[in-house]
Amino acid sequence: MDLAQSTAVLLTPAEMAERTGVSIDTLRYYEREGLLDAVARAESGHRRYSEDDIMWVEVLRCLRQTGMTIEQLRAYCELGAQGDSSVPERTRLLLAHRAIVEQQMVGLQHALELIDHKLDIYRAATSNVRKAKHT
Amino acid sequence: MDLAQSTAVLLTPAEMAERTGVSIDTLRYYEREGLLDAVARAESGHRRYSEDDIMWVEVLRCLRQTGMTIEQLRAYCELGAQGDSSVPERTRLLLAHRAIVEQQMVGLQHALELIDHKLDIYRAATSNVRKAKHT
DNA sequence: GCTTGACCTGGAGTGCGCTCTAGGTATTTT
DNA sequence: AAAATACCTAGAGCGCACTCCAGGTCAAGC
Repeated sequence: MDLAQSTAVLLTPAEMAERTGVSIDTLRYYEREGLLDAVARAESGHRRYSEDDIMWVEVLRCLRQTGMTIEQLRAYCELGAQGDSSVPERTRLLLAHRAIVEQQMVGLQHALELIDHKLDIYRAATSNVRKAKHT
Repeated sequence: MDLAQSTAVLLTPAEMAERTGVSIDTLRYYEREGLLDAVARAESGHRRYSEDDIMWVEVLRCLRQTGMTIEQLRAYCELGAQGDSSVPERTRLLLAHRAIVEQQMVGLQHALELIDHKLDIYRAATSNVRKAKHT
């Protein structure tokens, strides 16, 4: 089992970017900003991303895409670095963000309704044109 | 009835901002960028927004909030200015954007799932702590 | 041994969507 | 009549999240 661990997959920056959909530059940027623990290096000094890194970057990507700022993400990471004692606080943060995401869903619902309403109007306009053509 | 029209509500910039949730500066910016037809003016030269302006700004706001860029919005407005002949094209645009919004909803769903998954992990961690305390 | 290609660093640059500033005018309040 | 308030214009500035650049290292292939 430990043997299996020692052969764990490690991704090069290019592979990591491909895998997570986050660009190499952005990965480095996240690391610099403290959103990502110092990534392991090959002897060459090149980064080697672990399975854990992959999973964490997926979390980052998800939170970013739902509007969490780099600043907030950093705060969240710092809490993580403090260990389990910060779990309640991290829970609060995540719950707060969860509420925001739900609001976003409501917003999208409204947007869809408005778009569909507009589309209906266009359909009506088109059928008027059709009618006009036949008169 | 025409009488009723002549007494139609016209909003000052401040009222318009309040009503639509779009700042005065942004309203002017949209007008400059051609997203909003030249707004009516009082004798003083101050803007007076009509009911139609309100409705249109609500559309703009909705499309912006769902990620349509100013550039795309401008294209959409230009089509609108060309009259009914552009309805098919506007329909295409809106349908394309509708698909994007639906993708966003899927993305938000995934985000919610991931957040909930994390929250579950935190709950587990908390109960472990609780357990540990009692040993 | 030389080129190629992937990667390294620190720091500068970019694009977007606003947002603010300066200097001015018109109406209302004191 | 002075001051306050709301607005005007043109144009500059800003914050965010990247993204790119210059100059360099390293390992592998020809």
